[in-house]
Formats: sequence, C-alpha cells, structure tokens
Amino acid sequence: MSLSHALLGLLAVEPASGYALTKSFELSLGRYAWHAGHTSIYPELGRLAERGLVEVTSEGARGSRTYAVTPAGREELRSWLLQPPKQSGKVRNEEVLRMFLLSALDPADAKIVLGHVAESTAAAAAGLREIRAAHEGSSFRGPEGFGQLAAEFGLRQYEAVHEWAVWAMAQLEGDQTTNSPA
Amino acid sequence: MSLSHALLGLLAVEPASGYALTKSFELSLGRYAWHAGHTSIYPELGRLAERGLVEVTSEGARGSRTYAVTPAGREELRSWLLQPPKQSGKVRNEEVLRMFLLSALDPADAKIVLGHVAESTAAAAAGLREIRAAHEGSSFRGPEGFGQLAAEFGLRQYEAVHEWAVWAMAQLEGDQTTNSPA
DNA sequence: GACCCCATGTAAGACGTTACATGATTGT
DNA sequence: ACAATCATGTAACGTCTTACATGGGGTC
Repeated sequence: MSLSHALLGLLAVEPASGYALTKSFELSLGRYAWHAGHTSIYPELGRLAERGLVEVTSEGARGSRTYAVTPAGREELRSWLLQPPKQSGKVRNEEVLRMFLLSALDPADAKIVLGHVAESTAAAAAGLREIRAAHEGSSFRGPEGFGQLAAEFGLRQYEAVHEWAVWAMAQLEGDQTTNSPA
Repeated sequence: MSLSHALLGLLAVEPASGYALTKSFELSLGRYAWHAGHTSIYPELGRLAERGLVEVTSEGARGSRTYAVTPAGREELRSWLLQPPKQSGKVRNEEVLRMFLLSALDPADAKIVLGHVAESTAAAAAGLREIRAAHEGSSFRGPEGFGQLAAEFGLRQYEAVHEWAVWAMAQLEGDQTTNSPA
C-alpha cells in the first residue's frame, strides 16, 4: 500500500501530527498523487508506529501527537523510492479518464469539454507560477524545498495538458471540415 | 463510480465483450486513466445492463456476450463528460507519488531516481510517437481515432515529465554545489 | 491429445469512504 | 458565550483485489 510511503515521505521532510498530514493531503499530495482522508491516515500512522517506522516524538494540546520517521522508516522510504517499479502501478484519475473518453462525444461537445480543460489548466498553472515565484532562490532540500520540485512537476503537467487541449480543439475543427460528410 | 463511465465510453466507440474490455484496460485506459480487472468489469457490465445503459447485442463462442451502449447510456456518458467536475476527484498514482516524495531523498539518490524517470519517459514517448505516425492523416472520430487524442495526450505528458526530470537533475546539481555547506 | 488463449464467474478478505461522534482550544 | 477550527476516533457499508474455479475453442 502506497499510503504508508506517502506518510513516510511527508514525515521524512518534517515531523507532523495526523491532522497536519491530513491537511497536506488535502492541499498538495492528494490533488496530484495520492488521495487519503483522516480516517485512513490515523490508523495507518498507528500501524507504521507498530512496525517501528515512525514514532511519536511529542504530544501537544488537544491530544495531538507529533510523529517523526525513525531511521528504519527512512530506510524503508529510500528503498521504495529507489527500487525501479517492476510494472506500472494501478492508476485512478477521473480527470484523465474524461480526456481519454472524449472521442466518444461528437466534436461540438468535445470542444466544449476541451474548452473547460484549457481554462482550468491555465488557471491552475498560473497559481503554481505564483507559488514558484515566492520560493525563488531557496534550496531544494528541507521543508521549504519540498514543494518546489513537486510544484514544478505540477506546473509542467498543467502546461502540457493545456497545450494538448488547445491542440485537440484545433484538430477537431480541422477534422470536422475535412473529414465529415457534407 | 467512474468504472461505469469508463465502460460506457469504451462501448460508445464500439461494442465489445467483457473480455475485450478487460484487454482495453490492460493495454491503454488502465495505464493512464483508470485501472480495473475483469472481476470488477463483469459485474459492472451486469449492473449497467440492469440500469438499461448497455445491452447484449450478440452472443458468440465460448459464452461471450457483446455489449453495446443504449441511447440512455450514451446520454448518461455525455452528461458525465460535459458536467464540469465540481471538485477535483480522488487521484491515485504511485509513479507521481514517487516524484512528489523525491525531496525526502538526498540529492545523489534523487538523481538516480530522476535518471530512471528520464529514461523510461523517453522510451514511452518514443513508443507513442510510433503509434501516432501509424495513424497519421486519419479522422479523429470512430474506433480508429479513439486512440489518437489519447495517444497525443499521453505523449505530451511523457514529454513534460521527461523534461521535468532533466530539469530537476540539473537543479539538484546546482543546488548541491551552491547551497550545501562546505 | 496437449496446450494455450478465450471468456466468464464466485467468494474471502483487505481496503477505503461515508457518516457519526467527541471534546479541546482559539478567536470574537 | 458562540462559532470555527483543531484533533482524533469508531462503525457500517461499499468497493477492489486476490485466489480459485470452470469450460469452450483453436492450433500443432
């Protein structure tokens, strides 16, 4: 299960509570890479603690527990990241699914959808460019840098999808006039 | 559940058996957009048939049943594709997760992983370029065209990730010499 | 006849989502 | 005081995965 590695990865950057991790999933990780809610995260933290991969380093107000990775956890994370994935994993992404099924629509409808995609990806890319500008010049390691490689990754994805959507609209335009009967 | 829409989408392009749909998932859809095995697909086809969104149009050898979308199914698919997603759905992608957690590694290890990524994305992109060349000039609708928008989508994604990986390696290089102590 | 692929199915268990629930602390 | 947010947890339900199971049809 990848949830465990997602948690190890976040905790490897800096210790956090289950609640804080839940927020991280909502704001960044969960949007692009791996979704999880607090009802999955809390029990998983417990299991990781049992396996000795994380530990509670402090307890704060309202019963909050701050977790940190142990050396064993860091090693587990490292080997998971370094091992080349044997075969492509199991992907689930509703947005991408929509894009794959576009050909099932007639061109007029497809262009409507592509227009929405072009808009939303442009907006998302603009947002990430602001984030990137805010972090300019800082190092790529540590909590600060954590988001940087990821943000650039997301930005380039959005740009690619945006350009694809624009391209696809143009193709459908041409296809409609060239290939459709009368 | 998006599996139902994935099936409607594939069947909207051309009728197929559960077995053939399973193959489609293995070869294309499942790699990028939505994973599912035959043990999910068969029961779901049954449920779609009960709801009148698909129907069995013929039965062939070895008990195979060919399904096709009904007009109601086509309408359901259309409205699902056209409705702008209210809020970003639940994404799961182990590859992307790895990329997001790279900052948890030290730069030397991160560069190894990025090297693998750069290689595999280059290979995948090359494969898709061949597919694209094979389909050049044909229409974007119908079974032939189905893969074209999708293939181009995949190609641009791979190219974007490849360029990101190359960029990230260069950044880590610079970061190591500029920002690390001593 | 042997083997491989086609084609579908069932069932146990793991996993995840949704809804419900509780209480502490902070801000106004 | 009140509301919002912090912080965690339980339980029921639904979905998915894994393993097992069966038999027809084509090919050598």
